Amino acid sequence: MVEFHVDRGSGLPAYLQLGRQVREALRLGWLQPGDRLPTVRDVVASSGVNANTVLKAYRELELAGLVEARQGSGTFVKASPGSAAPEDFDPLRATLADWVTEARSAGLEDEDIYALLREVLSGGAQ
Amino acid sequence: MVEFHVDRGSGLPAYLQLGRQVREALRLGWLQPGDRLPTVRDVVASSGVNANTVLKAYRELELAGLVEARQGSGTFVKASPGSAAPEDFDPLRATLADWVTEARSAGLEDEDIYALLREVLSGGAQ
DNA sequence: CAGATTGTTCTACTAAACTAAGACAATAGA
DNA sequence: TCTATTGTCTTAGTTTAGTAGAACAATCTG
Repeated sequence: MVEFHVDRGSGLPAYLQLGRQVREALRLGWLQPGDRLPTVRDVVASSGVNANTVLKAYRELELAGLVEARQGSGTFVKASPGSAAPEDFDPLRATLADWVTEARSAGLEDEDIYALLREVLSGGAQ
Repeated sequence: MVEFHVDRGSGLPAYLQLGRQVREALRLGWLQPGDRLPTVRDVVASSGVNANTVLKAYRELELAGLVEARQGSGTFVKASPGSAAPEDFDPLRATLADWVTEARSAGLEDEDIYALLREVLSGGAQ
């Protein structure tokens, strides 16, 4: 079961935060085809956002072909973005964890780490 | 000189995108204390956003103590967030670049990589 | 079938983000 | 001093995000 966490005041619209969390859970294999997402009312109760906001997030995921809403029964995972299998992540995750440890002991904060990754992914200094 | 790039339709408010880009440039050492940010009118011309939006971004940076606005002269970097020196990044950047190469050859997309990093930074599976 | 659960729709409203265009004020440089 | 540049403010408007509460429709369960 996925637990949503909406950070009001982060500036990012709530429906985008929800969508991103689902996509991320899909990529990491926490959610797999066939799994059921929390009901709209569950999310409302646990995160405090409005039902229409949750619905908007789910509708965008459905439009992207990632989930399927079945009235009366729930919203279910239909497919997963990304082609890599989550099992392939394990060795990479271990290496990355080591690197993070090293970076942190060098004094880097999380924001530094994100900035560095974004720099590397976008192809170095630009 | 920093070049701003505002992505309309990403959902993230323009003023937040601008602020994030400045903060990131500061962390990576692309901007250092004393440097001048692009003028409000420059940003308006290059990014297409409204002057008030740019002003809002700059004002938040000033409120955070990162920059200083001097009327008639420009907006200047005052301090840098983060404690690590940008030179300390170099060896870490190299290691990270290697890891990214490996991850990509394993079939991971950029979104997979971001998700994996966020997972590791937040302390493993949650 | 009956009742609960689920997604869905509707209307009305508030607040925030953003645009538009103009004017003002302090500074730097010729 | 004069002029261009720069940050700043004002007013007015549009669009989007989000809230609120109620109702409807399909599905599952007993």
